[in-house]
Amino acid sequence: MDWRSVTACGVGCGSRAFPPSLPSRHLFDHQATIASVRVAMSPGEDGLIGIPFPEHSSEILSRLNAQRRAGLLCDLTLTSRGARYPTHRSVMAAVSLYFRRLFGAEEGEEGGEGVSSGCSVCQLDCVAPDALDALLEFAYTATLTIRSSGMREVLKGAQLLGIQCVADACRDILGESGEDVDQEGFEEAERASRRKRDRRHVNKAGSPVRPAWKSTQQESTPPSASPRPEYGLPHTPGREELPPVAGQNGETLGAHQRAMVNGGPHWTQMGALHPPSHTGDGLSEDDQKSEGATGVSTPPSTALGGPIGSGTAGPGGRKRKSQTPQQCPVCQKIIHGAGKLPRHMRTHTGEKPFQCSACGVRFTRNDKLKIHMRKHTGERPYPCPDCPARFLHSYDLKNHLSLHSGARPFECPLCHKAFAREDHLQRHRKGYSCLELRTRRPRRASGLGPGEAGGCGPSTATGTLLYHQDPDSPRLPMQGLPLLGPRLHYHHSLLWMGAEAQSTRGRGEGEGAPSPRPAQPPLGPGWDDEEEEDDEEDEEEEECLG
DNA sequence: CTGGGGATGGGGCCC
DNA sequence: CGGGCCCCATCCCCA
Repeated sequence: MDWRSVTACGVGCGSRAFPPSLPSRHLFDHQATIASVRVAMSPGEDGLIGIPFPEHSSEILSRLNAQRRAGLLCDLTLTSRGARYPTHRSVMAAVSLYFRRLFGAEEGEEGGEGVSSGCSVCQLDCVAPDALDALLEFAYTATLTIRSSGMREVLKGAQLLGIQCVADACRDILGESGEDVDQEGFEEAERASRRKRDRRHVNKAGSPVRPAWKSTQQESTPPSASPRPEYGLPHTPGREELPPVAGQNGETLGAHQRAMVNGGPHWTQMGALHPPSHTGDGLSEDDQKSEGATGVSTPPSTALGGPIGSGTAGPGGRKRKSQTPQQCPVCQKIIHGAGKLPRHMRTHTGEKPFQCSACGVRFTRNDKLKIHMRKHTGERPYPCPDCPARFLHSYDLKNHLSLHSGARPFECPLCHKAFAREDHLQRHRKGYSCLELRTRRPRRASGLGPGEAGGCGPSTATGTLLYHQDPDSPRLPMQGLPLLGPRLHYHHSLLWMGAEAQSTRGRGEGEGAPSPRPAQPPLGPGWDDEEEEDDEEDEEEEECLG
């Protein structure tokens, strides 16, 4: 376990539906996690350990809701036309941009003004009581439960309070574009950056016609009792709503603009500051750009997490690709293949439903558990035909076979060191070793122009060097060497040291299997080769792409 | 720094 | 359409 899992859990904790019986499930998961940590930890290890608690945010929200219903710890009362709704200020600030600004909870704001300290009653007569109740339920349950007849009131309330995802969901249901009903014009800019994301939340694995949440919106069951689709995770405040949008859009609002009085927000004022987007589809230009940047062209009607694209592979096409791509509502990544989105979502939620019966280690995927079980059964289904080595994974065998063949098809374009594995080449290029090696080769000053000398210096460590090879010499060793002046001799020596290290490293190593590395790798030019052809390469031209 | 094993996540194919 | 199975790319860890 590493911090990646912790981060993923932190992102995704809010996505889980409220477990009806929190303790048992949670205890089970927790203990299993502890067990897996014990397995993963080596004795004496003092590293950071991340233990995911996928149910945590759901628990928190559930208990907050219980407190709200019991009137416990409520520090804010919302009123609408005589109806009173005790609630928690922090929750409302988390879910509503209006309250965030009202309480000065936006990032970068120095505390709240006025109401943040003393006001405990906020009169919202402009929001219908039923709508306000529904929005409160949403805030505490991440589920919006409303009647179709009340949809418009909820939409209005969501707009007024700056609960964007709810407003978008209502608009989708009503089949309206944002401009049609967004009379208040509140936070249009914010919506532009978030509409696509939030609407995708409410549409699970992809039905643009019938969003996942639609089944609940016509039922009158309490939100807490209505099952929420796992991936719809539409509006978990702790997940997408909580991060304030300050710093993105709407941050130009001054203190006086968010100094709402108890009589209700006057968002028309805000609308004047944030004129609605004029883009035809309701997406801001930035939004459109971002979509274009991701290569996803999603018209609004299909940008709901439903199928991305037509499913046809396009003209050049790979073969049949009927499995419609879907976009992850959390990371916006396009997931190809039917049924793959749930699998992907578990990377965010940290959910690992597949547990090893032998050691308790949990996995996000069944096929990974299956492979893991081979460790317990001793099964190594991928034997090397040339040696007794056997492997758990087919790709391990593939890597291993490259040892037998000596093939090193992955060559560094900078130093031309060849690797048997692509990831080793990548690692090599990411590190500094490549630059060092690159500077180790001496090069005559006569073969380089002034621009080459300057352009390929250490400052271009991450650059790519292109070389023109002699057509008669297909494997000319090519080095991109900056002019190093008096350091040439030093680096020349280093080169030979490196060559010796290359020729001696790895001998006698091996993980049980012989390591028949050839003295001269057939593909990658050995260092000796480079020395022999050193004169030839002086004729090469090189250019640095930076 | 490199080689190697293992883990993780995504995509393709198929049922 | 969901899921199983497999392959692949990439990353991490360790020697």
